[in-house]
Amino acid sequence: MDLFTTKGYAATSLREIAEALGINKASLYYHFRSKEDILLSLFEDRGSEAEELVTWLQDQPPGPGLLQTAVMRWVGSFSADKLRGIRFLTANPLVLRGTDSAAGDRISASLTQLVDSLEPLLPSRTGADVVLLRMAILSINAAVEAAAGTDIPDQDILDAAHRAANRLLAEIGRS
Amino acid sequence: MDLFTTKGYAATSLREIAEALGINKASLYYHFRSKEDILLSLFEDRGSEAEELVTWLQDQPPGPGLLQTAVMRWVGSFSADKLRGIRFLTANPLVLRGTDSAAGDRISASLTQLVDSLEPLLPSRTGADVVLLRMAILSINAAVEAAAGTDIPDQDILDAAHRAANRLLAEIGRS
DNA sequence: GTCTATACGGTGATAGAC
DNA sequence: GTCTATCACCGTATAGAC
Repeated sequence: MDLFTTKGYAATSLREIAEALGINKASLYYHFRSKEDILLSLFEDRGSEAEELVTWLQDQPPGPGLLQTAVMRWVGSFSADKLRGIRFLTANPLVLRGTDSAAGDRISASLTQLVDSLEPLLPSRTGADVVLLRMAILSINAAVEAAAGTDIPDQDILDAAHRAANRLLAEIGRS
Repeated sequence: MDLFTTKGYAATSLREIAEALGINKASLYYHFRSKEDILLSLFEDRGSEAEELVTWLQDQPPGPGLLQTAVMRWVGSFSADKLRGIRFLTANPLVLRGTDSAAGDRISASLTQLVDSLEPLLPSRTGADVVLLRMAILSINAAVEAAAGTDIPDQDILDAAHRAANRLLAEIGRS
């Protein structure tokens, strides 16, 4: 994942991966069936958080503060150890869409489903408000990208993402 | 640029580019010396806005509102026709760093210089505040990414970015 | 300016010995 | 499980005719 994040998935060859592991290139094919299989194995157990939030959301009574609660619950579900996955995704934004494999679609689909569940809760639903909502949801990604290249600690990045999400939510509907 | 944005730079072959242009693959080498040359030609005249803002900034008298003014000036300098470049950059975040060519470095370097000029204006300068500042500067990018896959008009995306930048600036120092 | 033809290297992937 | 050897393929890039 480190190689995919720093060099990009397409630009990382199996030779480099094998080299980093100290084994031969052909030995990779004993553990994985293809290069894409290596990629998907890194995200096997991911994508469940969004689905859980969606089901949680369906059990909640609709109210004025539900949107804020749900988004902050989502943003708050990220801990420092999950930033590695975020960093990979921001470095390879197109790669999951190109897999057309089950695991690849699951992550993007679950996030789409989350957005679809939250958009109806918007008071106004203008174009800009929809963007602001999505920005709030993706504030973790934006914070990671903003801090790329610096040596800012992960906890500060998470703090900034939380505060940004709060502010963006407060801006919704104020056009 | 459309091909590089939708498929990714590395995943786009010269054959596809030639096909889209209706010419032969080899004919490309009459107009460009290499694939990287095609990429850099798309950004020949870019990167100057950030430099202009930095020089403008140096002539301004320091004051409490200078940070906000400068960031909003930066965010406001983006019009709808510049979003194509932003979309390319968000789809290919690693590609400019890998060129080690003059034009490639110039864009990222100018943005780094902008950040370096603005950070000293921060009141507190904690880790989270630095991230928030950088998020405000990159709010255009974040808005474009948030709206990816939707049919939201460019003007709404720009509106959301402006409002987001304002909110993020207001959050700085409030830890 | 555009074409055909080709060189050359690296890629993902396979076969089979150990 | 790991290796050597090899494969077909596709990538960028070049040579040279028209």
